[in-house]
Amino acid sequence: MKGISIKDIAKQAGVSPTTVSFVLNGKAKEKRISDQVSKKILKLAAKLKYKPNQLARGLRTGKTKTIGLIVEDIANHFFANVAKIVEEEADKFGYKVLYGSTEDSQVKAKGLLEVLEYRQVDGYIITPTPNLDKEIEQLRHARKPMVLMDRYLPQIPTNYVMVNNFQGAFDAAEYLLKMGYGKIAVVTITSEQIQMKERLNGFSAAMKTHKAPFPRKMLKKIPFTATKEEAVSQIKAFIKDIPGLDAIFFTTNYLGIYGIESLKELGLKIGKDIAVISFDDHDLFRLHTPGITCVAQPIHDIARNLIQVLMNELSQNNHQINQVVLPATLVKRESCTKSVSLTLEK
Amino acid sequence: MKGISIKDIAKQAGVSPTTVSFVLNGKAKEKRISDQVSKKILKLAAKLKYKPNQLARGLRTGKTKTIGLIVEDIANHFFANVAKIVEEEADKFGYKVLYGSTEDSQVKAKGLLEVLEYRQVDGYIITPTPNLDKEIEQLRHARKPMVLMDRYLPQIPTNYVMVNNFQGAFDAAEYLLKMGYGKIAVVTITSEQIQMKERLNGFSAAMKTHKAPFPRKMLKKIPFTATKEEAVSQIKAFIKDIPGLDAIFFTTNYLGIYGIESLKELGLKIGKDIAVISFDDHDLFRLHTPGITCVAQPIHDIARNLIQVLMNELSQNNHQINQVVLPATLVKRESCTKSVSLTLEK
DNA sequence: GTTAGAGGCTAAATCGATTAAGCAGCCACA
DNA sequence: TGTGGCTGCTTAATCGATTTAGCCTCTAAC
Repeated sequence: MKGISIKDIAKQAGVSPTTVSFVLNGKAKEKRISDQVSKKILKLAAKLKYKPNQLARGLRTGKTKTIGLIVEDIANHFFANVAKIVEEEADKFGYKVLYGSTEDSQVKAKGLLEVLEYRQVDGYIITPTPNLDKEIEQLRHARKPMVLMDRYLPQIPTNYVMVNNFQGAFDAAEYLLKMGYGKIAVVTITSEQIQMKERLNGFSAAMKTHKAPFPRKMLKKIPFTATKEEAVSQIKAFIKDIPGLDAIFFTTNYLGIYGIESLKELGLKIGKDIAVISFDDHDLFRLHTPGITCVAQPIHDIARNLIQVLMNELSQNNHQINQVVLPATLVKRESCTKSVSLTLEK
Repeated sequence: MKGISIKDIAKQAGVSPTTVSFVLNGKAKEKRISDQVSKKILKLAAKLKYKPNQLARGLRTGKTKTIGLIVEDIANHFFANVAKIVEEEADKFGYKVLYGSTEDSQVKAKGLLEVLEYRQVDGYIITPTPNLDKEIEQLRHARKPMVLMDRYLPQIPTNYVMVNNFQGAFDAAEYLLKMGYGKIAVVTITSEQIQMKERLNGFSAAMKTHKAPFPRKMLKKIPFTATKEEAVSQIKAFIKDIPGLDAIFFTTNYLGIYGIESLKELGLKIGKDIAVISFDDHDLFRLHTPGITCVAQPIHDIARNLIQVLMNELSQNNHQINQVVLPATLVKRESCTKSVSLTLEK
């Protein structure tokens, strides 16, 4: 019932476990094991379907071939898709993935990091929560292979892979302006998350570049902790409060979804009464009528880069910092088509 | 740099590693270790922040406190949500989760099972693919703790946790009939997946019960391997081919999504020109205008039961089989409101 | 005074792999 | 004859915990 061990092979081949280990680790040449013995061992291993015990190996080598993936919410479209590719890519290098969701809570993140350490994962992919600086700094100090995703901690020089939030938001704003919208509001979350700040900065910068006004009152921050109902009611109040509002930029996908719900409840027609653009793509945005224009993140590229950077760290002692910023793509749909409808109305 | 081991504690406490192990495993009383020594060890362990090395422990005990989760697609709304709760629930028992997606491919599933075995997971949660009977049977034979989800293999008596597919589909069909629809089509996938068959059976049974016709030509099977574009084009062709069609039941969420896209492209108004109902809920269905009526799976309950059944298996030798079938809920939205709109039209 | 039993702890084997160190045997060359 | 070097393997330590078997010491009982 128990698995085949290296000893079983050794016994059957009439050699020592050491020899078996050498051969199976491809060190036959290096360790001067004869071809004869080599072949015999390989054959036996295949015949017995030998699977090395990862625990024993890990105990000895200190490597578990496991990486920890900490996301904000594995049930969220963006993170779930990243997780999927991460798993596939990691598998190519022989790594398995342990995952966990933080819900953006520092306490949960700390708990996850602790458990992952305890399980001796070889490397970490982390979506940091607020106030996680100390823990990240500790990992960095311990020289643990690690790469941050979705956001980074400005005070700590680490590897990270992210979308270009500034550029994505800049493009979104510029696009709205080009499409003829003048009174544009932004709905974001009250959070110190750096990526949200950068999206806001990108937006502001575009407005400034094009000499469009962007007064304080056009910005609404929804608490991260707000329930769906609270968020929708706040968004509705905010929209009603701005006469002549003709476009809204939502800085993340779930805000966009809440926004759609809010506008629906207010009886405003997206694309006609008001333009909508959101960060992150979503099935919902694609299939909504009208389709919702959005700033899409290159999910595949993000996941692939995450693994690449991590594998790079894992395979060498070269502690060069890799900071990858990938371009966002503006996906144009019908939610921002004032000029088109104007044309049609003529 | 290395972690604190049991030896370090032993040395500092002036006792043997054995004693430390006994105390830390709560066997102080049983092994007659004095309170004095016990306390000293516990204090030291806390002070040094001792974390037992799971590899060493696992090697000795044969338990890794890890479970393997095999889903069809971790990026899919249903599986991602189940995965999230599974992770949370497992954590409560001190277990971590390794995951992988099969894409419903037997080859990938076999690969995943192999890797999980290799990593000595203690138990499995498996969404079986077609033709996985042999592998599942092997696991069963090896008395590995295991529970299937989403679907089961009729030939093999195993634990499973599923939604009541028959009842869910039955309710959907009955509801459509009650709402006054007569010409109802079904779009499903060409797959031997038992849950899809049961959904179809439930639907047929309801039609039969209510003496409604359900001829063969009202059923469309889309190949599981079809790309989105292929699926949409097939669904469009199917719909165009049936004059007087007034409602469609999609047997799974992504077919529902493709269906919405197809109808959109055909210029048919959901809820007005045609009713739509889908298995599985989704943000998209909730926020679509009009909202899409669906048969929702009790995701929380499913995940909780999965862990409960698995923990049950893990904690005892009692090999009683647990087969949990949970009720589906019909979530009524505006996509099936013919009678209402008829009322309004009067 | 000897023995039984309990109390309090430890030595050493073990899980299954990796790996540093080393040991024969053989040949070559001085 | 002796030394060095190569070939082809093995011995034994090691990773960090668990666990079996057992060693003292002391008390109590006969």
